[in-house]
Amino acid sequence: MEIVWFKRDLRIHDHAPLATAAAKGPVIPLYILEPELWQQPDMAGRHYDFLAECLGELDRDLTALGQPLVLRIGDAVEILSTLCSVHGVTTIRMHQETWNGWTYNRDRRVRAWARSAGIHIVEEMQFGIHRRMMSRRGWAGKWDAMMAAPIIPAPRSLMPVHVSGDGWPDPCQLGLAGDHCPQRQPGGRQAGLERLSSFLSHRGRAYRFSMSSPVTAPANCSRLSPYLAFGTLSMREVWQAQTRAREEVDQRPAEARRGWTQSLKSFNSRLHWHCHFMQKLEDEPVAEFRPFHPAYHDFDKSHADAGAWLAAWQAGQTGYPLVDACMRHLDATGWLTFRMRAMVMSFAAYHLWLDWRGPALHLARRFTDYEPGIHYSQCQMQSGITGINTIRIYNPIKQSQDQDPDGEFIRAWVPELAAMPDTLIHTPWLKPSTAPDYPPPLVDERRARRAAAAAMFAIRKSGVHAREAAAVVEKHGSRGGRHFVSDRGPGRRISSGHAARNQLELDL
DNA sequence: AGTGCAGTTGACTTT
DNA sequence: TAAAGTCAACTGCAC
Repeated sequence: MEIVWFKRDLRIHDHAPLATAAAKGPVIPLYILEPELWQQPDMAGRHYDFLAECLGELDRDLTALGQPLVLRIGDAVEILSTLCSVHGVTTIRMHQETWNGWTYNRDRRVRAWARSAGIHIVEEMQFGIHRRMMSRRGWAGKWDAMMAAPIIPAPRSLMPVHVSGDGWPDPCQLGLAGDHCPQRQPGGRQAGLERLSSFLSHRGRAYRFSMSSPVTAPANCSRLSPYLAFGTLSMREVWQAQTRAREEVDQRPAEARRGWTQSLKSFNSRLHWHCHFMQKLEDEPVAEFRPFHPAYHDFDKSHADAGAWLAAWQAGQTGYPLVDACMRHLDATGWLTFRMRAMVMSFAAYHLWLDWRGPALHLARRFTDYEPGIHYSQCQMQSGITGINTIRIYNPIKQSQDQDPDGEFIRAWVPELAAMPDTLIHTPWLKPSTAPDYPPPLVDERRARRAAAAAMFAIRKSGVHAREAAAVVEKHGSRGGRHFVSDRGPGRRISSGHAARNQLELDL
């Protein structure tokens, strides 16, 4: 008898550990609900609720095979050692996990225990993430091969093992505060499959040019991120579905192809980047807590207003309509499109001059699709502390005019501004009497951005910065850039200048 | 028909 | 995956 430990791979399809164990004999399909994990500052009730839905469906799928999911609550080492001794298990199978610092340390404890107890642990790759990798050279090719490998079918049946499980606890027993997210995406595999299918059959056509605006993104983006984060869909099955769709699109006459070619290419590049960023955290787990670049390890941004401004930003009360609309939309839906995530993080890090960790943790708790490898790389990048990329300070007024020209998204999420005329919707402070309930801006956009830019570029000019950047690039920079497709329109393609080319190739 | 000029565009630099 | 600033070339138009 073997244990298959489900972590962030909550599916029976394309699941190598389950398939291998089932082929050998009886299996204990185990999920360990770890109370200590749920007390970490990046965890929230919406993750828990989504997880519960995923586990419910996984349990139904496993039950249909003959053996329900065994849920246990407690410390992983204690639970695994008890199960191993009571049921004579000597092999535990699982997927490799590249997640937060807490799970990283838990896995080290589990491995140490397994070594001392003579238990065999077998971990399989699932995102093309390599352990103990010394250089990125050759990474993309191996990733392609991994994604092109055949899907592993679900086992036909499982032998019943009669192992008892614990009941599903109420989130407050784990110390989780209620987290009402009324428009959260539903968890599970079925919901993910539906989105995959509708994206590749019709929603994806406009993806390339409508992914950035918060008005069009919710419908035209794939919305697969939470299903990939919890593993109810495998990256490989999404990649292969996307490849099939591209092959089919290529056969169409020009008119029926319109939009699809570029959109699917763009989507593919994002699947690639998903894993690229996860690999970064695998290579440098401390990046969750500390800037990639040493010049920022002791970067002190503290100021008298920081606490109040962080609270205002979190609450969607900054006085910048698009920023506030995004923060409130995020509270209610658990999702924001990529460009808006970048904008709200940039606004917190530059205009409000907040240390990156506070905003990063808040966003981690709000994103249903929170994936640490992507999250911390992105938060660091948008805060300008990776040392590799240029400083990118988004202008919340310009983004508002560009991405929500009619104020449609703003009016939907900031009702205080619903009656604001079009001419003032992006800059309501110019006539505050029109919206008495809406706060004045926390900072002056132009002044705050200029101060932040001056401070950031002063650090970049220092000697420490230049010396260390090369080492960060060698370890983390992506090579070739062939997978990158910009989300910007064709008329504004990135120039072929030297700096821009480096930007593509070295993007963190 | 050439000139002056305001406004635009694009490449490049700076923050 | 930013935005603003600079500068030179270009455009359309009035004279």
